[in-house]
Amino acid sequence: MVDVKSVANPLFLREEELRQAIEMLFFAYRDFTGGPDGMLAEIGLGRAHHRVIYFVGRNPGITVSELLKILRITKQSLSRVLSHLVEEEYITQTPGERDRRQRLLTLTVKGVELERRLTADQRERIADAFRKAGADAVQGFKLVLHGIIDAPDRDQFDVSGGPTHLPAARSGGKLVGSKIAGGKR
Amino acid sequence: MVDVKSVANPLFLREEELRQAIEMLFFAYRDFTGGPDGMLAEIGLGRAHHRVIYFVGRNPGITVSELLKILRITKQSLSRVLSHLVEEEYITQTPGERDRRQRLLTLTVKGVELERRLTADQRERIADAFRKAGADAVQGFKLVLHGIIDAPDRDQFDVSGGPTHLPAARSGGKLVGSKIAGGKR
DNA sequence: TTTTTACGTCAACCATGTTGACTTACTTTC
DNA sequence: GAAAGTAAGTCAACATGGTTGACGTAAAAA
Repeated sequence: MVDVKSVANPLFLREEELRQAIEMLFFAYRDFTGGPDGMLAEIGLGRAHHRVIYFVGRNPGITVSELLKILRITKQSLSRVLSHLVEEEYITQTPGERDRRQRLLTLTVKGVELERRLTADQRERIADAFRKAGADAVQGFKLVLHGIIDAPDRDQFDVSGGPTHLPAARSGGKLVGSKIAGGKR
Repeated sequence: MVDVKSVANPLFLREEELRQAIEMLFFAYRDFTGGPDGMLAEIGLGRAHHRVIYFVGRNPGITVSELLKILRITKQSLSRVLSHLVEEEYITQTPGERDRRQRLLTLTVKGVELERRLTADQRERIADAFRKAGADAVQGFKLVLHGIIDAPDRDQFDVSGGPTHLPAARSGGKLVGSKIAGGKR
């Protein structure tokens, strides 16, 4: 009974380690979304609104169908949330120039303000965790998360290890936060 | 326009890096839950059932109130899901021995079977990511996730870096996957 | 004996996801 | 120029899983 640790079956170790990861992911995500959820509730919005505001803020001028692909929900589902955000003037819709069927989505000043407040909470949490864990750990964190994400979407993330580089991701006014731009799905 | 990278404002770099982390967490969680969701749908269960089955499997004999604290939902919410799982014989309830008001929850054989199938999918995804990323990255991943989790819950996770040790976490038949055992909340 | 605790239940409501059918406007293709 | 395809929206019905509030029962603790 004493030597369990040293004699332990490596398969069991692995199982234990994987379960630990599963649980950490669960708790981390729960706490990660907890902050914004509170703020949103105060102004009568929900997590779904947050997601829309986030990705529109990240990709100004994004089309509805691009947004749908990122969120992986139906247009009817998005519609409820989006039209509310438009009514409340967090988001504006402008017809596409090249294709006038499109409604390009952009945050209003009010929308940017809210986005900033919501994301600040999450950024702070992540920044604290990064600071405590150190640069190497951050790199490992990204590498593992990268591997967890399904192939089509993970490619958008630079995980090469060097300092994060910038406008590459934004070049040509194309999408960030989604690999839709130029890629078939 | 050329030197943007090297002259870049470190605050902007930081912002970019943090947003990347936010998005990776979003996508990783989405894909991480996608597999089980599919299986569950086939047998008329949802993600909420999965969470209950997972934590009961992880903590055989857990009480209802302990489970509530892990899940952070109301008892009415849990009730719907839990009573369904009891009816369908995934979970059994037995009165506590020391305190007969308690209903101790345990997976049935059928429940264990389902839990195994659901978790296998997630374990595989994580294991693949771990394998691709390497041991150091795994350690960094855990360290950062640890920092993201709120103080009360994060303590249950051993993130010290050595090989995962085992029955410490299970000693005395107390809780795993929650720090409730013996701690005031 | 009284109070507190663990658990359960009924009822109403809300947020957010789904499917399916249909419309409108615009672009693309033959 | 007509036909087909695409972007977006709409209406309706439904499912899941969260919430609050009120109330009940049995057992433990004070």
